[in-house]
Amino acid sequence: MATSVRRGPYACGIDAGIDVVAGKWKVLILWELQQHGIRRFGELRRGLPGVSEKMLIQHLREMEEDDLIHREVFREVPPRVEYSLTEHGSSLNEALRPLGAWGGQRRKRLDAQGAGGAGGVGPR
Amino acid sequence: MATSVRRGPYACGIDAGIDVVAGKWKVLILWELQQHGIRRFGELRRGLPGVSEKMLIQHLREMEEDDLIHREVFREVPPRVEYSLTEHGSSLNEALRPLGAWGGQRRKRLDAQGAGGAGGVGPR
DNA sequence: TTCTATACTCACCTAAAAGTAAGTGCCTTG
DNA sequence: CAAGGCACTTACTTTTAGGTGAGTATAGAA
Repeated sequence: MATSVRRGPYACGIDAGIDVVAGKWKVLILWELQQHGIRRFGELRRGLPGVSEKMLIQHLREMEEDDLIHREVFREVPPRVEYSLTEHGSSLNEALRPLGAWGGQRRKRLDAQGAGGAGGVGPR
Repeated sequence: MATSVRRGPYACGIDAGIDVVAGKWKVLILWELQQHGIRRFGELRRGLPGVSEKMLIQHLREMEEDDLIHREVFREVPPRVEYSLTEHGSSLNEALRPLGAWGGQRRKRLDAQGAGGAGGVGPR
């Protein structure tokens, strides 16, 4: 049960794509690794304000299993573990770009609405 | 609390994009509407095997609020309600395409692995 | 008259995701 | 010698998403 497929049978590709990034912090992890190339566990934790160690490691393990990220352990003391994107992780990031752009547009729309619109929410 | 923003503050665009399609059936609804242009509630329900009426309508309402879909009510008996994509819904669908393609590749990889690999899971 | 279909709404329940907090082994720093 | 940082692990609780099944008004079909 440890190895292999996990999740779906999928109805279609989008399904499979979304499934792999479902998880509160996964796209942020992807982004963080894309930006920095290589990050240690503690760096990731500090780079994702609000994430708990449990969730971070859980997501990292799932992403490793999905072959999105690479995990390299250095047998030193204090321990050092470095995470980086695999080829698939990198291409996933590329594939997410249009969605990110769309989301950016949406954010702008919402901001404009919130700022000039029927007051109430205020900008954040 | 009824109207306006819902969800986030978002860390970035991808966040906002994913948030809007988070929900078990949302991309499938998007897809169904893209394929057919216009669909009635019951047609959608039948087109999405396994969806419950509650979830379907809940997702439809959220997507309407997010301005992804348009809802048109015909005051007839029996009631008729037609759903279609808005411009934003349509562009979202476009933005999801690369992710869908990526997911398709992944599916193929998993299938190949499952079929030829170190036996155990078998094809689904 | 009863049954079916339409597009829902409502109350309740389960299961999965996420959060909290404590503990682990080991070495460096003060 | 105590404290702290590293990368985790474990047990437990809370929150949220999703599922189930019933009820609603109306009209046409059987």
